[in-house]
Amino acid sequence: MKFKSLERGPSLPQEIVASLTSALFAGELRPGDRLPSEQALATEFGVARTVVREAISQLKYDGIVQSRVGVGAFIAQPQERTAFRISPECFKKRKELLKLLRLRNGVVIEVAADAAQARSNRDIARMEAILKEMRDAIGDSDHGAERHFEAERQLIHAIAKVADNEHALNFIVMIDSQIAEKLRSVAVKNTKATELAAVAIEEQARLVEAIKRGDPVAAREKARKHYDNAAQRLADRADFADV
Amino acid sequence: MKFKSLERGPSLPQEIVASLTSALFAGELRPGDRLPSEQALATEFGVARTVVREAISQLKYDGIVQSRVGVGAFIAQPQERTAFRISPECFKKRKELLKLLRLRNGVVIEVAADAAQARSNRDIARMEAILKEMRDAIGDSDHGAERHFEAERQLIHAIAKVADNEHALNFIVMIDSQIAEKLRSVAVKNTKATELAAVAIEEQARLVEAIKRGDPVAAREKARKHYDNAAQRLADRADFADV
DNA sequence: ATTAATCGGGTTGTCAGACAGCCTGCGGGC
DNA sequence: GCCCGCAGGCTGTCTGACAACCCGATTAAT
Repeated sequence: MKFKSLERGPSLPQEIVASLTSALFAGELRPGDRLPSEQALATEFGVARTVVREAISQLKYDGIVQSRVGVGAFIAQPQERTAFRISPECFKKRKELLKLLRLRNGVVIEVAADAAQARSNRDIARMEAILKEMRDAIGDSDHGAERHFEAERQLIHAIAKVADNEHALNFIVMIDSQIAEKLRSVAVKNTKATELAAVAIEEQARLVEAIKRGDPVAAREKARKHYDNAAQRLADRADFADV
Repeated sequence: MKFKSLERGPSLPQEIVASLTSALFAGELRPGDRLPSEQALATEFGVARTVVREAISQLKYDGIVQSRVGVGAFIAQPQERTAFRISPECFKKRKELLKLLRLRNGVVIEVAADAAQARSNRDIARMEAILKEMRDAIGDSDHGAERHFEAERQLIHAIAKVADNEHALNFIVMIDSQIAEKLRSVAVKNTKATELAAVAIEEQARLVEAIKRGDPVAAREKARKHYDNAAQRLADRADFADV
């Protein structure tokens, strides 16, 4: 077997992980296959065995490989993975990003419904404060768009907190922060168009209102309306092109 | 700082990861804090530095800690995590499991809507075959419940495949296989009640029908109806108690 | 006295070698 | 033909070492 040689980048183990996972993705390594021994990999990559071990330990951590003492390391079945992780390249492609957005939206929508049943007065106050921040941001010609963008993220997080589902919150925070990393510039340009920002705020205000009323069905509907629209608005932008 | 001592369990590095993450969860380690040096951790845990390094490399892999050469390793901010992972303990608690189920359902519901727009004749055939397997399973008094359970999982996976969102598929497969691990026995008992199984099959048949019609709104509605009901049926079981 | 250069200790990242415990596969004895 | 034992290879762990790096303190220069 042959792996992409590595070029002293950020971290040796990380390079090896990348090399192995890409070999896996390319189908060169298939579930059930045995990896070369650590020694063999070490010499092939030109590194010490400790480095290879560190790389393999990460793959084990994700359930991508399983190792047996005295035998070797094996590629696990796909359904045995124990972590959900998105490779940084996914965020570079427009199509992938929109898919991730849909994934996130699905969770956010359900969480909004839960929030409508678990809300307290303090929760509502918090969300209304975020809405106010959005409205204030419109007037701020300098950093208004950035403030709006941040406020939108905070609203999502606030809703997830209200829903009292820490797994959903963790998931949303993780996926959202990574999306935000790549999307900030485009999204900021988007909200710079004041009429779009006003529409978005109005949508979110209705969502908060539904949560306030304790109406999960309406919360779900309003959440879907806003977050799907937001994704659509992003998708429609010509400058949000494939990279 | 004091960490839980470890007792030669499954894997030394894994124990250390568990010890560190539990310290993090308990609030003893907070974002921005510096970890003890690898040497210090090694002596404290009574292991070699390589073992500690392997543990820390896993935490780095998840974005939970970041290390700087010549300085040390630091707990990262929560929003810097790059992996979504559920600790095995979560699946032991009834409440946690239901939350995870809601998380999964949110994704499945959105994915069903996408599937309704992307379906092909072959996809429909596949899903109808799975439905047939469910109906056949009712007659099988020996392994019928197990067959039904597996078929339900396959239907979810099939829908995710149709929707052409590999991230959602990965997510669902991961969370579902872990839920299934803990839930199989209860779910199997559930579907043993034939009238419940018949209801569930009917619900899923309507979902498939909506996908076949290419009606995303209906698909969403039917999906929510079935999967929320399924979660409710599980929650209602008295023997699905806290462990 | 203030600033600049230097030095030393501590830390991570990597390397090399070693050994225990385990497993597989082969060959020899029955 | 079947079973036992052994050798070799593998993973898991340990030990010691060194380079590169960072920080703080001490020292030197202005």
